Amino acid sequence: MVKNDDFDLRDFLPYLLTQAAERSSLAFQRHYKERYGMLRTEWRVLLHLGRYGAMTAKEICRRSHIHKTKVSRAVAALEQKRYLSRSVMDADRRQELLNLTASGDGVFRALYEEARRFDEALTAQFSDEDVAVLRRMLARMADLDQV
Amino acid sequence: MVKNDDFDLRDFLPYLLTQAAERSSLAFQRHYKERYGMLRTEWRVLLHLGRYGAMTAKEICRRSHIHKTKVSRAVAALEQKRYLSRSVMDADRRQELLNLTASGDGVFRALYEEARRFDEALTAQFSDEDVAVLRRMLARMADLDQV
DNA sequence: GAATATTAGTTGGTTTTGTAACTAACAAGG
DNA sequence: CCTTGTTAGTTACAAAACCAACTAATATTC
Repeated sequence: MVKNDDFDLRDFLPYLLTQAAERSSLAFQRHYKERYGMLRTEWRVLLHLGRYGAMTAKEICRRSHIHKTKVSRAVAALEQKRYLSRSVMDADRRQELLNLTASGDGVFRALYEEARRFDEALTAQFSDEDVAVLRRMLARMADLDQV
Repeated sequence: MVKNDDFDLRDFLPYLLTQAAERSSLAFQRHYKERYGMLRTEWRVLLHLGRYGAMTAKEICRRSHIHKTKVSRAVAALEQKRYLSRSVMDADRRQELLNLTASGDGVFRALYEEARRFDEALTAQFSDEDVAVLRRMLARMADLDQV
């Protein structure tokens, strides 16, 4: 049993991040899992399409850091649920432009609103300044700046 | 495509947390995966035993929020690597006290040191105050206070 | 003190993920 | 054009996670 004064493994960032991420993601899962039959990756793909508009699978990978096989499967699942449609691009027929259907967009809008409320509830216990610091640091660590 | 002024899904906390957690955990993985042939759950179990001393699987579950089946399998794997040993407890023979072996403790100490350095590198880009805020908030969200 | 409920930990079957190999379309150089 | 290389996306197989049912020990209740 190690006892180092200035570093406690309970403060180890990957550990703290994992626990906080798992906890919050599991809590939010109830909004999309049963009601819409979606898995986490599907929700994340829907989120990108809903928020940032039609794009290719490749572009979703680049923005979300989700591996292309997971995106491929999520897209297939969302297509089967009729939440999105694909159209092969003329300029490059390897690429498919992914578009939410009206139904998919409706789901996105509902979840978007719930996400907003969820986030609000999660941050309510902290000061606005601290929340701003948190988001900025997480974004930096997640390397989202490049999007 | 929704355009709400005061809430961007890129700032959605479960999303940011997941990305930051995945990124940092994957980066740290290289320290234990190949060199010691451990999976993430095994490293996390080793971490708890090394840092907080002998305890039961149940106690590891409670502290880490890892499901008991994952802990059970990680314990079996660590035992096979001779990193820990079990001893049935007299008071309640359902429970087993898990103890790191000398070898397991050696691995823990090495990884502990690397974790310290990894954390240092990860936080180097931020101010001490901001890092303190980050850790405090993550701990709160991870609900680690109860440990 | 026998029946019932609860708890620690394990196991089995299914789902999900990860990895690598694959197909089909494009690009560039000769 | 026709090899060689690259890229978008899919698929197959293996590894890992999830969930529910299980075993064995202990607690409770009548």
